[in-house]
Amino acid sequence: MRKENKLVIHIVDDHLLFREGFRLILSGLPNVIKVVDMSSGQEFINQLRVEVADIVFMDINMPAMDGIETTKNALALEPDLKIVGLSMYSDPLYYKQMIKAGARGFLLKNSDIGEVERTIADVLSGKNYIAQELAMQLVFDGFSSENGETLSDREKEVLYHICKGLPNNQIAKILSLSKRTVDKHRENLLSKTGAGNTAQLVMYAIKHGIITL
Amino acid sequence: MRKENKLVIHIVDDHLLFREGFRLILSGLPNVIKVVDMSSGQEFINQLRVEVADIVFMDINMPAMDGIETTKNALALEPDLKIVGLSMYSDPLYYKQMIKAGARGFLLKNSDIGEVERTIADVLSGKNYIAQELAMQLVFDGFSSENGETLSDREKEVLYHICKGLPNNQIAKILSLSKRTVDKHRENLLSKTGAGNTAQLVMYAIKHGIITL
DNA sequence: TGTAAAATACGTCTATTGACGTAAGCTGAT
DNA sequence: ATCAGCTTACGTCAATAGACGTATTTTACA
Repeated sequence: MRKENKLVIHIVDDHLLFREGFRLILSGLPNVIKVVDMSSGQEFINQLRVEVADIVFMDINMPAMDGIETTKNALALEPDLKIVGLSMYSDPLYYKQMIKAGARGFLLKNSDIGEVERTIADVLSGKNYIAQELAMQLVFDGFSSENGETLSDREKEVLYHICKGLPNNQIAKILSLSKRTVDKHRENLLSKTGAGNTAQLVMYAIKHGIITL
Repeated sequence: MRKENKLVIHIVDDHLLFREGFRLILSGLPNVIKVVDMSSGQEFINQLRVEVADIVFMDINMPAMDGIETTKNALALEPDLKIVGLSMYSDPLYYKQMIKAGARGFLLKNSDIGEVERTIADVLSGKNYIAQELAMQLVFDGFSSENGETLSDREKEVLYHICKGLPNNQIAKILSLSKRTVDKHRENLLSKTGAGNTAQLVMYAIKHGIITL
């Protein structure tokens, strides 16, 4: 691990105002001796030949090469590079793709400085970090189940057992029903959820929090 | 919302040493005027008739009525009760069930005091909170895919399409394979993953991060 | 109390899945 | 160079799922 009093940080973001402001903030942190900001993924990739930062903050929404692509390309060159994604929005799709690409952390642009410091500390010590707000959202969402409300209790019960992998006749035994009744419930589940088969039904159940992983 | 300088906290845990120690810690926090500790879910449910706490810390592993059951029962009586789950272990099954039961937060027993304070503040102000360690684990796991490594690239590809809900013949077309080959891949997937059918296969894929919700 | 929705149950037919087995061509490692 | 594992492919058969129906009983609500 690098010496903590000589941190070099790179920022990759196409928004001038944010980039410059963030650079000033980071420069003010203890242990940080150098902050370089770049405006595109390509510029960052080129910079890798010159200098490898201890930690990189990368915007996810950028023209040409976005943060996800840039992260993949950068990690292909420097596998141990510690990249933290940045985004204005808390859409799960964003950070999930970023994490899949290999980012060690993810922050929202409205995070406070304390969280930035925490991220730096965690990521440098090998841990992963995502914004508190995002983490909470991820855990507590999915249990709201907006569309899931249209399913009756019995249907949810049947769906639960389907997800467990039980065939209809087994489900029928457990619920003390006719196998044909379970068939019908399953049929109704498919049409209500818009699923075409068991696989899509399971996906639906997970997305809507009807079952717990 | 209650006045913050008069917090009443309840602890429900069957482990005497933890319960007493935690009570002392909580008693030392500013704004806390009363901490009551109970050793069983039933005792807590009875206590509800006498006094409703501002926040309740409840162990999830207890004999007779466990934390999940107790939470459900308590919330049936007092829907606005703010319950925070506690566990020794970070198994996702634990806290997910607890959250599903209606808990507003979840902490590990090795959390530090700062995190406890933060939990109290967040939960009292209507937000949810789960232990940092758990939240990070939840987000970054699934992408590590320990067991998922045993699947070949081709198998993962087939599994991906299965999860999308495509039947084997469609998958065959997409991958330019014989339908019978896809059949075999599917068969091998079932035996490798230990799944008994499509539903369990989809569950496996999600758990191991082979597909992204 | 009347009506709508949900839960129950049965019939029939086809498509798909799942459980056996076999085997050839290819790749990577020892 | 041999061997293990992956990928490809085919055959057969039973079980399950899925798409059409219809219809009675119960429950929830207005």
